[in-house]
Amino acid sequence: MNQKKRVTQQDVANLAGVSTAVVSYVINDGPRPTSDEVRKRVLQAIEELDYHPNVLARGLRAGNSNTIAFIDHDYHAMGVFTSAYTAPILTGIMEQLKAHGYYILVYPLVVGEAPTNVEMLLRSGRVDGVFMRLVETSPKTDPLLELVAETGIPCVCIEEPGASRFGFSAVTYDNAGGAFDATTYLLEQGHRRIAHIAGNLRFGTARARLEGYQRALVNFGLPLEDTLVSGGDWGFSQARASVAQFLSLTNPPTAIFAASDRMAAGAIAELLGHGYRVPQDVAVIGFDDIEMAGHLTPPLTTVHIPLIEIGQCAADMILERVQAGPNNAPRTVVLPLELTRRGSA
Amino acid sequence: MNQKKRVTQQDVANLAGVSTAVVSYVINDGPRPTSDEVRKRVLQAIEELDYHPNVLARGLRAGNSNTIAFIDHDYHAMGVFTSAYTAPILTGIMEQLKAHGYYILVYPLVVGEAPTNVEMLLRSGRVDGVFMRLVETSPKTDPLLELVAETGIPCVCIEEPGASRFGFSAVTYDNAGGAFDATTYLLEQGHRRIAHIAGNLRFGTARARLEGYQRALVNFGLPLEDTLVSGGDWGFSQARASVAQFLSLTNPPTAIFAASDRMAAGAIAELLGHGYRVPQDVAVIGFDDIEMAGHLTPPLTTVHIPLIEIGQCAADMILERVQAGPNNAPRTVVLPLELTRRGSA
DNA sequence: TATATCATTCTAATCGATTAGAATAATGAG
DNA sequence: CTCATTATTCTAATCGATTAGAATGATATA
Repeated sequence: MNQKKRVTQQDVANLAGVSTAVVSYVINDGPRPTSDEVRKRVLQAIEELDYHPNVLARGLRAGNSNTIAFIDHDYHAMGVFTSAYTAPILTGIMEQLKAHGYYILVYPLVVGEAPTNVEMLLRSGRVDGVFMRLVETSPKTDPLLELVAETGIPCVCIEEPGASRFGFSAVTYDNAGGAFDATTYLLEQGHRRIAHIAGNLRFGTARARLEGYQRALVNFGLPLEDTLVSGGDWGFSQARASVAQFLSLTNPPTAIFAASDRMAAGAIAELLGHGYRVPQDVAVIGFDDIEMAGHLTPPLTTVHIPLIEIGQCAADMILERVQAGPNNAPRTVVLPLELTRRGSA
Repeated sequence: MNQKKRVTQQDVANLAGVSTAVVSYVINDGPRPTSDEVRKRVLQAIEELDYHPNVLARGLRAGNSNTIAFIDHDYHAMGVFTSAYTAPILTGIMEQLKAHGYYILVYPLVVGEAPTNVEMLLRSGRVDGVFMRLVETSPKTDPLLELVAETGIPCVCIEEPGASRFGFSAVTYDNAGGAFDATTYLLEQGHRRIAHIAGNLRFGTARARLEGYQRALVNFGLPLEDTLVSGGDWGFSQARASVAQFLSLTNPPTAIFAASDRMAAGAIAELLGHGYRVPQDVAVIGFDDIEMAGHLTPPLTTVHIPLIEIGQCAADMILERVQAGPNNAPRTVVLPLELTRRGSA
């Protein structure tokens, strides 16, 4: 009822006294020229009627939709907390895409999502490209990537460098390097017994952070001790348990590097609970630089992840792929990470 | 190159030896019947060719897109932290919409976003409906809502009950009630001097929480004291400053109700810094129940906001509107809030 | 058996924009 | 002033699916 009838190109053409072809030429500034006088009439008619082209019709003809899908890993499976990372990434993506007239369709996967759902999305002509943010390495992710490869839709993987084996572009960040720097920072501060609370090792990020930690120790000529590595879960409670375990050692660590801020917060809570002071008795470094990091007591020293930049970078790369000439090969970008120094180490 | 040619309905029709009309009838199970024998042939051809209908063509013809826009307030203007609320809401929305074959297009507003951008989105035929999550009450939001009303596109406002004056449906939650309950809980525990750290009063949520706090005091026969209300910003630091101010009073409060968990965290940090114990010396209650709330020291007692349910509810309501018969009037749902009791009060 | 009735299927218009090819107007050359 | 050339504009096909209306085949009725 409130629905005013759609204004079509034909309406504009009628009002301006020209054919729809000319209206199209004016709107798209080509592919044929138009006389100044006619262009003015057309623009005026567009203004007057408040005409906006129908993107379905345009897309049907052109074979594109100016829409990119953002397929995101299952929130429920890993706890909604991971979704906090999604928003800044999306913000970064949109900042870039808006300027190019592209929109973004979010598609969060759910537990046991049928691949045919994703296939329908990809083959329906609804999207021109896709961001894949799978994060977790599991038997379930490969079929999805394979599916994307089969459809031939341009794809940029976010936070998953391994996907480059499907010929996709990828943007990720240097987890191992960040962990190396954090651990090295502790070493430089004089710490020699440094523990690590690892994330869930099914995640590439968790494995890389563990590896960076180990590399830093080896690089410094220190031995790796199994008893100083715990975790295996991203959980706050798990982190507390790990710390309790560390403290029960005959020779407990003087510093702890946690694979996430959440676990670092758990570590601090546990340390304080046992009467230890942070950083005087035990130093703590986290990973992620979440909103809350600067507000913990003490403020958390942590490895900052530039989520917005990741989004911007991914957006640039999908545009490359979507508008790709054959000269435009897929590429992988690994963003460097920097340690944010606060009070906990 | 990898781009296999699109399979069209015509291809299916050819392989099955029927016209495209029949293929359509089979796919949509109507509006005309088909013989079992033909249906089987068609389904087989679809399977064999891995055919998926082009939604642009379908949508052009049908005048719809099966896509809903999610227009979200400016993350930058209020700090990315608010975006953490967006993800659970989206999750809830998608849970409901997926089953109905709808997709969601996210459109985060940016500072100074031109309304014409939004108009283009709404009038381009790209979306059948829209969720508006503006949150902040400002002179900038009204033109947006007016625009939506003009286009006649079905709209559901999230967290903004005032929008019902445009004839939109809305889903929100009982901020005042939650604040009332939280404050009353403190009163029942014997507290008589209860301070409030308010949020930014440009936000309806902040105003409602302040009001609920006041109503609880009045309801209990206590006077309202200006010196016991501070804040005016959602910030962590601001909260610390407010607490410092409270503590300098000749008769400081024994309990603090903060309008957000973030501010509650700030309050606790400041209290601990001054040597007060929580909750023994001063009790603290927050609002939101963010991920970190249960992990603070002490775990935060706070008013839980059911974000996923909000999303689900909003999705149900947009479907009502989009598929609305005239019998289907817009409505407003106000979800009740419950206090989550942990250790801080 | 001839005809009315119902079930299926086919033909072709339609949604709204883009764009080759044809047609026309405007300009320049001789 | 006529013809070639260029600049504009118009006509109509096209993208792929949906769906009324026409056509066909099957079944029932008299």
